[in-house]
Amino acid sequence: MYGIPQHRIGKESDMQKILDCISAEMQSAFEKAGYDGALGRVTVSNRPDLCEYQCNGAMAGAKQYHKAPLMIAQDVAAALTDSTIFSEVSAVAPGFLNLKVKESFLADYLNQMAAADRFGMELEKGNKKVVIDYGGPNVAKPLHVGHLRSAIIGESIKRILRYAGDEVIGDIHMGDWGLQMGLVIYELSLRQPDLVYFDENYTGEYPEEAPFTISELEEIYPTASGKSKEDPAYKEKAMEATFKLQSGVPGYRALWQHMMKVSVADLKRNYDNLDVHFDLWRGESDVQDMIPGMVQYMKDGGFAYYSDGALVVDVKEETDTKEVPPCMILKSDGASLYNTTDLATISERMEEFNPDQLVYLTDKRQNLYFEQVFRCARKTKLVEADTDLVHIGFGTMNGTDGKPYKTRSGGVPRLESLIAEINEEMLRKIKENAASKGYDIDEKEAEETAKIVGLAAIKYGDLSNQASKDYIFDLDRFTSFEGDTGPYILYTIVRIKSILAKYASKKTAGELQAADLQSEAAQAVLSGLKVSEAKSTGEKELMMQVARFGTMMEAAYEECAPHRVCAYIYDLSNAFNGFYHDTKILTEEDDTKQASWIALLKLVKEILETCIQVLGFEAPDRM
RNA sequence: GUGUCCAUAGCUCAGCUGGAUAGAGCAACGGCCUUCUAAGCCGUGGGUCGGGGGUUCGAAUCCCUUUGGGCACACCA
Repeated sequence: MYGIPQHRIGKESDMQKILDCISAEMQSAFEKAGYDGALGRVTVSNRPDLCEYQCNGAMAGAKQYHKAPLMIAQDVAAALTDSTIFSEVSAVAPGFLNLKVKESFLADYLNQMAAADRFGMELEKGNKKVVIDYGGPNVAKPLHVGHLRSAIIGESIKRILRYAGDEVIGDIHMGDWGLQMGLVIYELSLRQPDLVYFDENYTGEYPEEAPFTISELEEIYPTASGKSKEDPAYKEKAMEATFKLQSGVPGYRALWQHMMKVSVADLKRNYDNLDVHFDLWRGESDVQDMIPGMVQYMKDGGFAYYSDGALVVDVKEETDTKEVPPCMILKSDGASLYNTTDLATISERMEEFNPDQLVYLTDKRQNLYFEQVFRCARKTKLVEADTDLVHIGFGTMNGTDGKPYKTRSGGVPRLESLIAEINEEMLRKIKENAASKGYDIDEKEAEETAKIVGLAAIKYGDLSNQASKDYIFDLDRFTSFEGDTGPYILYTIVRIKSILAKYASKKTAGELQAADLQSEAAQAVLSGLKVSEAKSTGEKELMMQVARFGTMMEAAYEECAPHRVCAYIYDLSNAFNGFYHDTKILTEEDDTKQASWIALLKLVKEILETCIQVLGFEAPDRM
């Protein structure tokens, strides 16, 4: 679904990550020389001027064998003289093993990658069932920039898990219950008291059509919220409306249904624009019926007790070095709260999906809160030990002044206006660029491209930072798209597409555009070509970056770290652009050489596209 | 007060889990477009990795300490 393949569990790939291939070779050399094979772990070189890969095991083993590290390194190097993988092995002081791989090995590896499912990424790690909870918008309130990170990061993590083979269920988990709904209903009763929903004696069918539009709804809520803060009597009334809604008064329930319908339609439109999609559109309201039973269970089980009138569960642990307040289940007025709903939701998810992992994405300020809830869920046996509970807390999105992002007038910026602003700037740049190069670009295509590039700019700008850190949202920087940006990545892909299309055109004597690359005619030309040995350092560097894909994706998966994918495609793009610059591919007269380059480019393109897919954006055909 | 996260170039950020000379981008400066898209490529300058101590053959990375900051600490979500 959503273009991300759900890979079958248990389908094994027989390919190893390149570092594992190399390490295996190194390990057997260590053993052959009489040392512990575990020392033979190989990493990518941090001194590309000296070598391509390196092994530091000789230094680590020096103490164990009471031997100078350099001597160990020399012993190991001697055992590698007839290696089929290494073209160069040198032992240098104080005990580094500097390695270069054979061009033939690299070429073989890339050809295997190209033929393998998911470029040979190992599968056995990903076979979990995961429920991921991200989004968290409130009904009747417009999305604002605060929702952006949750949506972007959550979507990407969901896609990374899926790519690795996990079965992932994404839930938007809306705030659709509680005082906010009562506020809107009460305000509406003041404005339109004659609506049938407020007639307690009404017994007929309620109208199909909602008595408000989304923009009216979005205006009503802040008004009502403002009034309730200033006027205790107003708040009292709103709480009464909330209570009536929760006790199932028909007119109120009908109004709530209207709000949901209108709001969800609008949310869906907004999230679609971000290319963010949820499998479940559930919310707090969905588990309200479960709460009484759960509360009773917690009381009966001896977990919950009353403290200052509120029902709580102690979640302190012996090993704590900090104070962990109890987890509150019911307020002293007997009402449920966020905790109650979240625990009931956990319970529901366990019953319905029995997942191996529950992942929550929220602002990191909720760290302690989730620790309490998780502990409570475990203590009360809502969740057994074989299910992981994970909270991923992300940092705040700040403005260029380092303070939480605000509009120029000081308000909370709406997501829609932010996106519109970026798209506008992109459109301007695209037209400017097309004009300067003499391209014909029609208005509609330009607008489409602007949307695609704009979204990539926003998403890459966000995801390239570590999620847990606060980050500065600098609109000027993101739209300038020079250097390490989403548009740079897209530009690289566009370049490759263009070359592939021209190559295919020449071979078929046709007129193929980048948009036609998936066509049978193009595929017939482009498929089945083999990568051959690198003839230049630039080409080899590019090939080594390609080979790194599996190692990178596995790390991104294990750490739920989209920024690793960003860092990788930036490196890969740099390597490609370097190669591109000093290799004239289309004018190359040696057909074999040219075909090999085309095969390499195709692989680079597929990997880049896979990566941006996982990040949650796509590339246009031209820009 | 307790806890927690953070501090790396003027600015924004990486740093592959302890390795060699700490890297990118922006900004500044200098080159490269009749040739596959110059949104690109190549080069120059810029650092006490907040301070101090320790562990280690080896520390931005691990431990302690100190300074400065962010955030959280039960009836909001």
